[in-house]
Amino acid sequence: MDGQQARRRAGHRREEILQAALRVFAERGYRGASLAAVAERVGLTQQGVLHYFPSKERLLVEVLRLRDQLDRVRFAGGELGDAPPSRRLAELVSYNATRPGIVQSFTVLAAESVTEQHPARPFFTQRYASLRRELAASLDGELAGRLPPGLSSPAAAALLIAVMDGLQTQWLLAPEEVDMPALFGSFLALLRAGDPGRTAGQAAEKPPSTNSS
Amino acid sequence: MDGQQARRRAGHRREEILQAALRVFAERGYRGASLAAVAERVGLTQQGVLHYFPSKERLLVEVLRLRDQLDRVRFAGGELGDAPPSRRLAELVSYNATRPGIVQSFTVLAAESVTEQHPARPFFTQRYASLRRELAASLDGELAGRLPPGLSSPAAAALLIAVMDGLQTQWLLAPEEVDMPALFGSFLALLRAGDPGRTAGQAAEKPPSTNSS
DNA sequence: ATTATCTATAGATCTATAGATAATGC
DNA sequence: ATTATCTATAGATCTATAGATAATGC
Repeated sequence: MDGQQARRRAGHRREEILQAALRVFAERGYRGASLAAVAERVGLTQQGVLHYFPSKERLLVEVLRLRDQLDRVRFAGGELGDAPPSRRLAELVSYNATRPGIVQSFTVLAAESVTEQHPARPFFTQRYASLRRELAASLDGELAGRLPPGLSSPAAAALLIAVMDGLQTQWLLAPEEVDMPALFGSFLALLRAGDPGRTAGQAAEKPPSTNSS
Repeated sequence: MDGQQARRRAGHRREEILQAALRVFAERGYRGASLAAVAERVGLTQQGVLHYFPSKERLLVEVLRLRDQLDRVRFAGGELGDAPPSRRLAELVSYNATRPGIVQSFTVLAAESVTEQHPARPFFTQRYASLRRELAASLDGELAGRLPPGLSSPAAAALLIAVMDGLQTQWLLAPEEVDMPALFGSFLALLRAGDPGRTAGQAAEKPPSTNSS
């Protein structure tokens, strides 16, 4: 055994494996990924990986749990912790535009999870449900009564999440053509358009219309 | 050989296989699907399927081409052929809400296509690019100059597609909770909000401008 | 002849289990 | 003792090729 590896703490090894697995799942999807590919990234054999996680399925579930937790922490905390949710979402989208790997992992796994008997299905079902609920509640706080007429906060929440997800797919396939943060910003502007006290003249200030072919 | 099958025309057999393949890809993704599963649905062996399509990859490509063509025909023609594009899109979303299998196939395959060396990647890259282009042009015709201030037609097109895709994922995971057609309708309403009635350009307040500043 | 299918099979993988071996911690 | 890894291997698959056989169309 090589001394450098021997010195590593068990927790560190697990974390290494989780990170490698996230990358491999992002690149090939869950079903297209192999434990051997994960093992290779951390310099182990496939059986070495199974020493830390009893099955491929469990590895996936733990990867998702970890990432989701890290993302929630990031979204909730930070210097923007007290900013309005729409502001924090915009910040998150901008941040995501700098890390295509992470974005790809969620895009690929979320869509794959709708297939039959996919081990991530319960995770994503619950995740979307709670995201909608929490975001709707946040919007009630931020924009109480100032959403566009006829648009409830749960509807706005579902649309916000849909726009984020949908833009990610387009952006992953054509990053040069699709300006994800600008487009998301345009959508946020639409949500505020019904607000009487909002800054209307400002809307044309910086045309965020940065998409095209 | 069984007489019923013998009577079938070759073109019919191919079409049967394409339809079965679409369903199998929807249920398991491309990488998770097997030719044997496709074959079983049409009462052939796996090698029988390969008689009609030289490889799994080619089968996928032809499935996508067929579906896309059928959908374009449906979107362009029909009794709504001359209705404004936003109206036709709303109609398409309502129709989609009645056929989860088709929706699932595109959701799963589009997301999977962003992974490495996926055979559907060129297809989806081009498809999104031309959808954005064509939809933007349609919007120019329908809403020329009446889009919300600051929102270009290419941006509106990208957002429309994003909303459709994003809602599909949420709907597939929670069809009872997510009213896809209603939510899409709400979004269309937002796009028309900047119209004749409500002119933008009143007072100015604090610009929480999340998109650029 | 050509077309539609089948059986046989090569050659890759893949997950997971069993059990050996070396290192670490009491 | 326990932990970290490895080798060996069972048991499933999976795609694709080769070649046989029967039916169909000239």
